[in-house]
Amino acid sequence: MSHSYHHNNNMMNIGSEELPLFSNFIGDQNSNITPFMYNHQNPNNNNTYDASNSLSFTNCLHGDVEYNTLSAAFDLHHSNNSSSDQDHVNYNSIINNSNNNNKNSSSNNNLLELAAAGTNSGTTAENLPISSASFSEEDSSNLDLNPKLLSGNGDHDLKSKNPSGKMKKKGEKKQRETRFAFKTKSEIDNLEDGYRWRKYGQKAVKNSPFPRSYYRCTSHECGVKKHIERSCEDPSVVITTYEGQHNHHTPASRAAMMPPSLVSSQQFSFPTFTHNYLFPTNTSTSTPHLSAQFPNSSSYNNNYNYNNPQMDQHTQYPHQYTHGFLFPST
DNA sequence: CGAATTTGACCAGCGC
DNA sequence: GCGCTGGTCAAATTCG
Repeated sequence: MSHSYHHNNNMMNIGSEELPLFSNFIGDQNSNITPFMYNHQNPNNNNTYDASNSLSFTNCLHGDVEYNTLSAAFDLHHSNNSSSDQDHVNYNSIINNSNNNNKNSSSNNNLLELAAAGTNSGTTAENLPISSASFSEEDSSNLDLNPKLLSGNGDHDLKSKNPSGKMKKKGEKKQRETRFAFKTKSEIDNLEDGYRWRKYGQKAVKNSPFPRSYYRCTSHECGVKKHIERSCEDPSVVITTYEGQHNHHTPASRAAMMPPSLVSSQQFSFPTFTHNYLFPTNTSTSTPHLSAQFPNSSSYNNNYNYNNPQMDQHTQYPHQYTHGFLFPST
């Protein structure tokens, strides 16, 4: 088993865990700044999605807030009508494809192939896009999208103790929740995502000079955890891994601002976090500064209809991005 | 002074 | 069984 920190076109190792890597960023990959601009539509057919630009985030504006949501690019069978639900990932297909791919790369509807297809310009560990995302599920056959299980009951993922104070008895294999990891170039380790977190541990990680910090959502009966570490390959890159699903809105009530298409679909819930990039004057040598702030209303041109996926792929929201990370709720 | 963080100890799981 | 590693606990410490 490899414990190294490496990634290739298809996989990203986070500690000892190898997660399928989904990355396809349209932008200058030689730049330190990777614009979060995604072509999520087949330019040859407005009604289908272009597999060659498979994954990534669908930008949408709702009110003052731009949401980037992992989008339908995962779903090659994406079809044709304008139902907003179809802008979103079929989570089951993600999981199944992800797992299948580890065993059989010949699938023509394969998530990792999609990811690879999206990086066919020769993405390597060196030029991997700065921001990327991955899912992990230990056993897709046991995948249960019951929101109660995904969101946790508050402590079911904590070590339960018997009357003697010892940990849970042996043989009860702990079920790990769905994980979602992404990388962000940031000077700040703990990126603002709208939720409140309490740090409960920090560990040195093998083959990395940087420790991993463990956080738990402070909301009552919310079992969501995340851990944060810096990439040993590029210390300016932060790797954040979420585990579980929030069973509540963000303290800032940002969920209330979700586009109705997301809310009504009930396919996913958040978290969402917002980055403010301050572009350096010389992008070839500077490291972009990433501050953790919520967007302000003046930062966006509120001219994008989130129900209309037809967005100019070259449109660049000025210096500010929001990532929405989507978890299944049904 | 309560909340949040730090940090050493402990435990589970896994490979050998 | 042993050693290694990731993950968590909880007392001590720091912070606001």
